[in-house]
Amino acid sequence: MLDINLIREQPDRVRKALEARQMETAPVDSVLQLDEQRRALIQEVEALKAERNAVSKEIGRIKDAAERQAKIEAMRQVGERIAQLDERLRQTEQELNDLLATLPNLPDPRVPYGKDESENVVVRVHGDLPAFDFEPKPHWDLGPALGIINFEQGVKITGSRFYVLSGAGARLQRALIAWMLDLHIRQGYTEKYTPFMVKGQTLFGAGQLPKFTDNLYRDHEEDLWMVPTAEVPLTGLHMDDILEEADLPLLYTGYTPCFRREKMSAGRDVRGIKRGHQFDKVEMYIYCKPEESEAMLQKMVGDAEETCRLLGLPYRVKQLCTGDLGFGASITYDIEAWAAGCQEWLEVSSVSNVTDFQARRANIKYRPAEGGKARLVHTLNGSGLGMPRTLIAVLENNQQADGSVVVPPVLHPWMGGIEVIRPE
RNA sequence: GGAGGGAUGGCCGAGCGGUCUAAGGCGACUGUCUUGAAAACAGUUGUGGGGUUACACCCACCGGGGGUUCGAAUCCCUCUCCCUCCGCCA
Repeated sequence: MLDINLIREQPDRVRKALEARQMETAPVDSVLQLDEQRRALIQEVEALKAERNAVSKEIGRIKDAAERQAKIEAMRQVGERIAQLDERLRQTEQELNDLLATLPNLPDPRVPYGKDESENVVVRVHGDLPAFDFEPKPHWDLGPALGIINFEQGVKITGSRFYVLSGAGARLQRALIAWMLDLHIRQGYTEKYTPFMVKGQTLFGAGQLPKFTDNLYRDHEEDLWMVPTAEVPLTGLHMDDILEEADLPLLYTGYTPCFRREKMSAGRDVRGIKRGHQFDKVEMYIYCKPEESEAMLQKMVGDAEETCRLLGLPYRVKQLCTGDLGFGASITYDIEAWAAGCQEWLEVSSVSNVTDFQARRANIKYRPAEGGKARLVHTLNGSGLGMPRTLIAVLENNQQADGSVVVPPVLHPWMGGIEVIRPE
């Protein structure tokens, strides 16, 4: 959510931001109008309330029955007027808030202008693409041949875009998750195990509702929603909190499965396990002071890159342009790992500085050490590496001519002695 | 799932229709005193909104929402959460 004061004082800045995101600017004018209407109503209704409070207090002291009755009658009328105005104010505020909730964060000035994902900028590339003296297979051939990915069973028990991992494949994914959590702990994050279902207010705070309602799964009779990313519960942990400056920054990491309807992307990436309705992810999340969020962004990008390097995955870092920037992000770096089989750079991580956008929605503040008013924190989030895609890259890049896959050494402690995955 | 009890400021806790502008205590902060500290004494001590150049001032908030009333922390309805007991259960 954007600061209403900012929109009021610098509407052109907000309009430019929306234009850069390839969005309409009309909502800004509606916001300004509703804001003005709101303040006019507040002044009118609060003057009446002040009068009613004062007179009601008098009534308690008045002895004369006739005078008392006259005042009560007068205040009854004032009360009716207040009720009318309060209702109009309530409607105006709701309209205003509903509209504000749909406005995205302002892009950082350094974010390159671009109309869509085709104009994202590669900022660096790390590692050489693996060379093969045979034709490397995509994971949708490699996995079933090894007996570690089963598409048919996933479809049988649930439907399209679901799959089952088996044996060493399931274990490899679990190893990746466990290893990543341990790595992030060494990088300074505190592990959190959170609920995988949250209430609507939590999703609103994280910026998922109301905009992404169609992409979420929910319980049909209760206000419980399956998390689309650990970012949601990790944002919710400090909803309505006032943190102490001395406790900042707070660095968290958490593993959750992620559930997404992906209705909008039906038909995209249907081959293999790259895009499903359920996937696992280890997330990094930071709450910090505004002045340190840029440094935290650099740290988090570095931590995600380290994950790729330790796994031996060639990767590139892309800066998203204004047209591709996510709803809550002010600046985002994507990390894409090379997958040799499908010959594709796969987005395995996305690291964003959300500035005060979620903090305002979720009401997360901190008290400066020297005292004074609580200020909004900044929040950042990034994937430690998203699961099926990291698994794809590991499998495809480490395959050998005989169809076996060499397990990256860092994962050995979790593999129970399996250093090479061979057909079963 | 059933029965009962509860939710008040940073914390404890009183208040159950009109000086509540929420008692009292604890904690914290400031000042006086002191070489310093403690003690004592005095004062300050929430959030959000409106308003103002800045003050002043005003409004709202006693778990959430709704209602009754001239007036609600206080009465009514409802929801959520916590506690106790019963049932069921991984």
